[in-house]
Amino acid sequence: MSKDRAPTRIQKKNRAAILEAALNVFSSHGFRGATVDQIATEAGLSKPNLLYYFPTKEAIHTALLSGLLETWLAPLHELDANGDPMEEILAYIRRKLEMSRDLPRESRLFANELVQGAPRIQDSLSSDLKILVDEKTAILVGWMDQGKIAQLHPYHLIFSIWALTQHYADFDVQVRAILGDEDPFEGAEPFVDTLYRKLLMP
Amino acid sequence: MSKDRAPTRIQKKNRAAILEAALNVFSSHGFRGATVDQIATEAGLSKPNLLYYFPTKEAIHTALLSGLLETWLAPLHELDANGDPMEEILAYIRRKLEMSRDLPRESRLFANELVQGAPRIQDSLSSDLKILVDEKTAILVGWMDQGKIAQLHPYHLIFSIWALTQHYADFDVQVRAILGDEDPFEGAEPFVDTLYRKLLMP
DNA sequence: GTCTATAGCCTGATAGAC
DNA sequence: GTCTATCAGGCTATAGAC
Repeated sequence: MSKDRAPTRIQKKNRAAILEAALNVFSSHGFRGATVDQIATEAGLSKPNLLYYFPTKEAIHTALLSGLLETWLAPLHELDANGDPMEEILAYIRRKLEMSRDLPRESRLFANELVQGAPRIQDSLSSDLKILVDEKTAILVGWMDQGKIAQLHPYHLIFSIWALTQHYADFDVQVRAILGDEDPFEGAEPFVDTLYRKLLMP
Repeated sequence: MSKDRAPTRIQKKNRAAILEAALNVFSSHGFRGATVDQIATEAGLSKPNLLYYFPTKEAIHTALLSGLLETWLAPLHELDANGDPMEEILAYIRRKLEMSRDLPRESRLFANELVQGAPRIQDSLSSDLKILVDEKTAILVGWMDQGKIAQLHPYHLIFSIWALTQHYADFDVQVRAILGDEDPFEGAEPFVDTLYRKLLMP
């Protein structure tokens, strides 16, 4: 019977290298388009050696997604019912936009999965995500009822924030084809700020 | 030497069936994730027979994308410099939202391609799309200078419209996981209408 | 024009030496 | 723990009968 030992330094390093490589490959080709060989090469390992750390291709994908889900939902988690309504929402939007700028591969990983029908994370959507969104939209509706922000459909308000902020990471190529040399986020930040100030003003 | 004859009825029907099947498969698995076998089966043909109509998998993909690009850009083409500014923009947004509702597979086909770095349509982006967008943003800037609509970054205004409307097709699974039984477009239409009225009001 | 058969390659995953 | 060698199966594409 094998004991579950604490991972050695080398194991930690290799696992991290695999997940880093997998993020690159899965985010730019999707699950079916990604190959184990490509991930192994990018991680600096042989294919069998990679499969010593993760038994299957799906196991790598699952580990990657579940490890990132928390990070991905953190900005919404921070939305505070006791803060100033307008500033809380604008700060949330700013955090989402920063994630698009700083973690575009993570955004595209989720985008790939969602566009293709989310076969591997549908459960997380209807449980974890749904619960979090319901908790936070309740706060939004409270602020609307108190007249602190404009009356809007709370779910569509959330969708609009996701759509607008993630667009810059997910469709980066298109954005850059239009903008040319201009930095996308330099213009995006004041634009979305203005947009939501006008939209949310009661 | 073979003559280029007009396609027979059966050839027309098969080509159409292949492109219809390819739309289903490419839009839900991406280029690399799609297989010729799957497309052939869905089109009711054998694999070699499919490859008689299109020489390669890439040829199917190219034919599909270039055939749809016109449809995809039509709503923006219709934006009329001589119309009422606010109504023209709102009508454009409505057309884009209708396309998300009525042609979600087409939206996801482009989304898949863009998320994965647009290796097969990058040229169209920097030529056709860029030219069209520049032509139409010139109209928007004209309206801004005349004080007919609010002063905004014209490119980011366009991005916001794309992001908001296409979100409902591309991330359909996520939207439905949150909304439950509620029809996405019933709430989306008044929401985006309100949003852009507030945003564009001078 | 459409089929069966198959070439030739790449895939995910495994066996076994070290 | 890491390697070489290799499996079975799926992949794109082609050859050749009908």
